[in-house]
Amino acid sequence: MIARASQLFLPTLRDAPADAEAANHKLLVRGGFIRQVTGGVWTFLPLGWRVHRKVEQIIREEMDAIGCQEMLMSVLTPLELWQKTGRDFIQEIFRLKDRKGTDYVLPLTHEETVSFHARELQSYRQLPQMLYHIATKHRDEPRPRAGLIRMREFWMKDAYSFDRDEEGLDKSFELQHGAYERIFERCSLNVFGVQAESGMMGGTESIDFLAPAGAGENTLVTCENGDFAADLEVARTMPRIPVFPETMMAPGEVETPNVKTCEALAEFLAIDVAATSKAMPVTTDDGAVVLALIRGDDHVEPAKLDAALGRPSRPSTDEEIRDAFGASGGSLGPVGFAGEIVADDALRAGQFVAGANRDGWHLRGVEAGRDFQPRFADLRESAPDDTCPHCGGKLRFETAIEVGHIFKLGTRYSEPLGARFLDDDGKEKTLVMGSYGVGLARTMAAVVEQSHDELGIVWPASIAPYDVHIVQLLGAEEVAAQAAEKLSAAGMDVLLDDRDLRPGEKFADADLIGIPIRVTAGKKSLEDGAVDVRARGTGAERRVPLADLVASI
RNA sequence: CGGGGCGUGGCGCAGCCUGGUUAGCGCGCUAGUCUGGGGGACUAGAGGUCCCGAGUUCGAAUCUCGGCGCCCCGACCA
Repeated sequence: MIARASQLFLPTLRDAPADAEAANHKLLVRGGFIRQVTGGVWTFLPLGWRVHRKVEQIIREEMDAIGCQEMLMSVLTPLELWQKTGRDFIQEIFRLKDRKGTDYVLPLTHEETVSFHARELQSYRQLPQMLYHIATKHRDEPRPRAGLIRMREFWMKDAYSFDRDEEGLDKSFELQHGAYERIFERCSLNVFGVQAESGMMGGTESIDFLAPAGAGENTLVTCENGDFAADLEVARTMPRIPVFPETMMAPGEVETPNVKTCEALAEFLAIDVAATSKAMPVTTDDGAVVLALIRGDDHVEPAKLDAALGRPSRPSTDEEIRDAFGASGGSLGPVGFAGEIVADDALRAGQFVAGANRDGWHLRGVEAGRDFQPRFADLRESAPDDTCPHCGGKLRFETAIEVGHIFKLGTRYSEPLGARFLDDDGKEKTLVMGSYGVGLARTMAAVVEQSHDELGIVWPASIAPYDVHIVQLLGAEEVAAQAAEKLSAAGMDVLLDDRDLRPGEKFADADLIGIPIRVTAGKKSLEDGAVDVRARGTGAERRVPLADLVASI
């Protein structure tokens, strides 16, 4: 088909809106792909919607290819369904009432609804099943941000698998995993599938698909040798080995006046900061004060700490610390502390300087197992000078966009919603579920983040709004029309810029919009009965006779 | 929710501190002339609840109070 730019609703802008920071935000707005309606809520203009639909179609094809069946579930959902799974208290849910006062939610995902339907699966003979839909989701985000990266209304593909048992779930999960890799590959998006926290979804295992980008909310940690990738929140990397002072037979007190930080402590005692330990008292939701202990040069990763504790926690107040330790922050330590102690794995071996639980004093030569009895866990935040746990290689930290997330849910939803089936042993069992999500707009935004230059977007051919962009210059209207016809007849979608604008403006718009191939028809090429074909990505241009145009592309 | 910034034609901004003609500039838009392979030139135009409300004042874009919205950092987070 041929779209004439003179008739398109394609409002390109010379300047980006002042409030745009992220590349995807600036370029998609400038290029006339999207417009913001209100915070975190966007309209996809014709060009943007074409890209969105191409992403959608790729996802659809890959889902269909693994036997996942498309359907469409409602947006408006009775709150009652969410009360059954206990997710009705989630802050991010949009709620509303109808005229009779009945409560509804606009779902964040569709586990509840799909499980409601899965109650019609009654026999193991009907399993496994995989269902998906591509629809709008809503989240009352506390802070939408960065263009299409965190929206309050967005399209998601969410798929759900139903199996007899864990083994079946593993297979479904692997099928989806493979499909996800093909989806992002086809979108020319560089992604890393990494182990992740399951967050509010519950369940046992999950894989996050992180696309490195200039803007994003996750931090991706990768090894220079390509054998390690993880989300910072769960990354286990190798800390450097400390320089320990002389080993001591028993802890020895040392007066440390006005020393409040590990850095100051190390300097005062003239030792390696990594040979000190840092006490972080936290109070859990049941009111207990727990001592989290990490190395002096480390930071606590809150997600890891909560996972290790098995319950949420917050930093203890000064009063709680006084009561539990008899000392104040800066002199706290594990020796003599009566409560639960969780120590980072980095403290398993070696002797560290720790707070003495006496203001202004520390203990040298404190050894886990001998001087206090901790439970060990991975608590530390991975640091830039850590090394790869597999090969010792250097690590790279970069911001990334979470474009997809797949979960092994187990019976988290099927149980409360009563989605059961009769197995071949005649026993009634609960369906074992998985759920698999991709954000379409996020994928689009991530592609822009990864593929642009100072002039604009560089779309991969698979999701470009059009296949070819013809720039028609004065005096070459006829050739441009012929070129458009030929390309269209060959099955390509053509954007024909027939607007009465200066050449410079048309070229600038073409660069901004980022269609992979640009064909220029103007007086220069006219003399040769030819057009100029240019690749947006490389800038390489060559003159091609009209007759050879289709073949050359 | 905490911290910071901003709100003036479609976009980018000035004016506000120190209240006072028709609220200005660049880009864009309309008409015309020239021009025509990287955002050209000239001429003439159109387009504004100065975020909203209340107050102070003879007089408010400007000062005061209250509210709303947007952006960034953090908290939060399929």
